[in-house]
Amino acid sequence: FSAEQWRSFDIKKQQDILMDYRLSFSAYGEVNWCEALGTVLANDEVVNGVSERGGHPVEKKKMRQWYLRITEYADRLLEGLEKVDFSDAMKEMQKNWIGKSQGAEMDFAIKGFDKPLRVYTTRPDTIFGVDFMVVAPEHELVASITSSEQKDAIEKYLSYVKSRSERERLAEVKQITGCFTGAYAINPFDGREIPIWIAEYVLAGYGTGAIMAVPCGDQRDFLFANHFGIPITNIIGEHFNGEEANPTKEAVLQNSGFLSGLLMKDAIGVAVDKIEEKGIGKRQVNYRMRDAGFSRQRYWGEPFPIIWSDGIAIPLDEDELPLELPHVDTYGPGPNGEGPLANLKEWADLTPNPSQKERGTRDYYHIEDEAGEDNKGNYVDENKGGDKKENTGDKKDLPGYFKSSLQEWRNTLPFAQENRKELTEAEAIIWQKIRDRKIDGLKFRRQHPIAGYIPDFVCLEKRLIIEIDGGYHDEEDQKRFDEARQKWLEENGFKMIRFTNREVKNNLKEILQKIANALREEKSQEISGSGSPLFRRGAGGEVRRETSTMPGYAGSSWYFLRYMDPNNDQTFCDRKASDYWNQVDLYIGGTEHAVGHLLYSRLWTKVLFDLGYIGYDEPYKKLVNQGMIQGSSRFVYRITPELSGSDQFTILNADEVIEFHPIFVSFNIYNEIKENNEKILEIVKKHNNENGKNRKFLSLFNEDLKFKIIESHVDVKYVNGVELKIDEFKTWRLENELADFEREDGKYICGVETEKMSKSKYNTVNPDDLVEKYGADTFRMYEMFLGPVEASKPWDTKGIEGVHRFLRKLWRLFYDDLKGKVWNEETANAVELKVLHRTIKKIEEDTERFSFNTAVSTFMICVNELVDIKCHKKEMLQQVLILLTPYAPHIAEELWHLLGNEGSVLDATYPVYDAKYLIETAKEYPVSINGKLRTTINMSLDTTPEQAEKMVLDNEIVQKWLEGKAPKKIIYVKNKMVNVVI
RNA sequence: GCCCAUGUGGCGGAAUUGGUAGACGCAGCAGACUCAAAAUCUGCCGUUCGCAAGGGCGUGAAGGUUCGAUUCCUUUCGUGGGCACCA
Repeated sequence: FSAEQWRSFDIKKQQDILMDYRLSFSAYGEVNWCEALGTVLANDEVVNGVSERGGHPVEKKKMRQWYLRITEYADRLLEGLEKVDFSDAMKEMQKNWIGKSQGAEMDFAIKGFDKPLRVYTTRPDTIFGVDFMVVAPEHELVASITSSEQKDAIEKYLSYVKSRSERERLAEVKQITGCFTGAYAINPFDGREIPIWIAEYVLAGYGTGAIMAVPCGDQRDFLFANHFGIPITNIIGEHFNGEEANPTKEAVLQNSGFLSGLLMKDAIGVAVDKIEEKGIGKRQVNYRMRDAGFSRQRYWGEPFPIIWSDGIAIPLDEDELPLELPHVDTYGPGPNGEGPLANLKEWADLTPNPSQKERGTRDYYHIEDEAGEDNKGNYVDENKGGDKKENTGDKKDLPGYFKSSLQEWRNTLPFAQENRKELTEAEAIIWQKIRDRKIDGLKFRRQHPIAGYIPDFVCLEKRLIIEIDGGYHDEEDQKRFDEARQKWLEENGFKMIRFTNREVKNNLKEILQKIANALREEKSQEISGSGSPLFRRGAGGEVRRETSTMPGYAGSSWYFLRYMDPNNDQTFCDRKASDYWNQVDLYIGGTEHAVGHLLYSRLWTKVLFDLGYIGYDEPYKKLVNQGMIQGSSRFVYRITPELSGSDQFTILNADEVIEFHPIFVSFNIYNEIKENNEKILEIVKKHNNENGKNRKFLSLFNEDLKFKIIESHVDVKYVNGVELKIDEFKTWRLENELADFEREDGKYICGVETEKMSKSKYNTVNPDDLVEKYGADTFRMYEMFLGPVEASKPWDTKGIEGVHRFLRKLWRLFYDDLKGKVWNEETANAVELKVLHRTIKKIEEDTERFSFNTAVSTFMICVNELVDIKCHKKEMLQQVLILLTPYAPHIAEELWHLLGNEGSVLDATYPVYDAKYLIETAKEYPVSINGKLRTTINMSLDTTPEQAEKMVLDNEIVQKWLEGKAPKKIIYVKNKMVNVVI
């Protein structure tokens, strides 16, 4: 459009256009609606058609949402991966998520139609192998191109597709379905007629929602062609075996017009050039990624600083910020899929009711005119005039039509509220059809007072009033009301449509059409002027706050910047501060954030960079993915009689319940007997003989009884390793109290399985218990000692004793249980300094490469050595303490003080590695013969190859292996090893 | 199906650049101390043949490169994770 046209658009239109370009924008979109959670979920929060949290069903629903236009950054997000230090897996996930593909869009003429069919393909080189077209069932052309013969079939298929929920589509085994439309596309290069089909395997949301199918090159197309008996054109000769498609790009094209004889991968460019030359298509890049949903219908989140005025989103002025999250009494969802904030009517609904204009300053009609109390049209105070209901008697059925004023509007409210309690049949019918924004997303209100007038239904946005003629007003009044009302409505730009009760009941469809038409005719009121949105808010129509809140990543995407300048009240972070601190050097986080948080914060950073607020466009320099700690579940195996109904009880009569006391069998016994009812019975009888608890029960059923063994989770806190702590276990649940246990070697052994840590699996570990028992330092170090940070592994506490022993051993270097203080002020000798500097070196290296498990082991070796050489020197020990501080801060700090140091160990100078303490003059060289280690020889480090050779050959063991022969070759690698080749 | 990891003792794991496989810890075994227990300490601890000395085998499997391979290459199997009617 031209500038002139732009100026002629009303504000609504201008704003709607701008919305298509905004980085954060609002649009109606199909969102993942989860009824159970009462909220919308982002794509990455939906897993296999159910909500990631809770696993509730999710359905597609059209709702107004806010989005971040992340697709606009797709390429830069992809390129940015080159310059960050992320794991390959992480990069791969982000690449997949962005899903960039290069291809071409091209138009196929449809026989007998003007409009072409536009397809997207990554393989334009296969254009001569196109045997059919497939369009998505939702494609806009489907209705128009379907031939009359195929109409029924297509309609049938469409209703089938519609009936299939997202969940079914995903859960069901892939099956080939589709339907021929009866229409044909024309291949622009050879004029072949190509049948056009619809099938659910083509998605409306990707590419153009239509594909050209090449069965010899695409397996899905191949299966489809086979299933429906569509003849297959072979354009790759022997590369296609007729059994399955071959997606190669290396074949030489045949049967392919001007492309024949070309290698497929070369033909791609040639084909696109030709397509562009013919003006029927162009190169096109597609992305799988969609824009990121940015609004949540939840409470906890930043509220949007947005006010909707007559359908236009207006941001709050800066001086109206921050908009703080208001207090709510309930966190339950609001009406119509809105969030909890929508329940706060006062907060959310800013519509001046009636607006200034609607309130007016003049009288329109005054019901009290008759009484002559005030015929000048001035304000009549209800209270002064006495109770209206009493004064006007029969007129109390005619609420409304007071003189306009805010005060009187308020007086009208109770009547409106009263009116809302009852619905006539006709009103009910209409209401069901227009409520909940069912028409064009527009909100209707019922019995909503405007000025002093209460219409049956009103759409404030479109200023449309619907009246259902109840005919209960007396005629004289009715006429006057109508006149006054009409006048008022005209002045205020309202339009009214009326229907009779009978019309509503008999011609509902027609009426709804009329309402829809009326809504569409009505232009939104132009909002005049600029200035504060608070001012503009009064301009008319519905004015509401946005009641959605922002998702977690609104904060998580950039909080690290705030950390750099947390007290700044002018901006989120001064540019000087962010320049100084620069990117996050190291981010330790899980892979579960790969396509969520980590992508969003990269986007956010790029936006801030583009706006010039920060000087870098990637937030994290290096990313380390810590592994997931899994839970180690324990199982017990309970023998239970197989009874109909209850497992544990059998009711004899109303008074007597005979209980079967459970018998638990140990893991290995369970494995032996689980399928063998006789053996189970043996165990049951054995326990019956021992304690007689089940005697009564057994006597009832004799030998016929069938048993089963139920495997169930047992809370890991009742288990020591794999051994059940029977006494404690008995206290867990009531029915366990009298249980018996079939043990092996006197112990009850539990089954073990590794699975996700979860309360329901009773395999969670509360770190508090371990911290209580061993201390935070032990816990911390044990976590590090478990293995590489990046590895996922089951949580198992069985090794924690070792770390605990290490810390106690460390303590004893300083204080002996019996002798008390043992550390001294002596000067360290060379041997001790060697131990220290070897440790400094190793700890530095290990910490640098995040190898915390080996660092812990280095500390253990160091302490073991210090114990061996009985070193208790403060000079040595405090250096070790400083090294240890990041690993075991509490004990380090405490010992640091006990050594008499002032201040915190955190402020101590970090030890500097000095290589001179580690200089060796000789080495015990490993000597291998033909690559196999046979012996070692101690040689000086400055030994020359010639000297080394001689020493090796003189060696007794080497001579034994040589058996008098001369070696073929001797390899001497200085400071490493010697290899003798025979 | 594609992509990325990964595979080493009874267990968690180590071996950083192709150079003594199994560091360190857990568990286990034997012993010391002790009335006893706890705590602590010492020794053993991949597998196999052997009284021993010493040897064979051994890093999922099969090949290859190399004086030498857990490490590099090829093929293959298993496990874990990610992606997917994406044209």
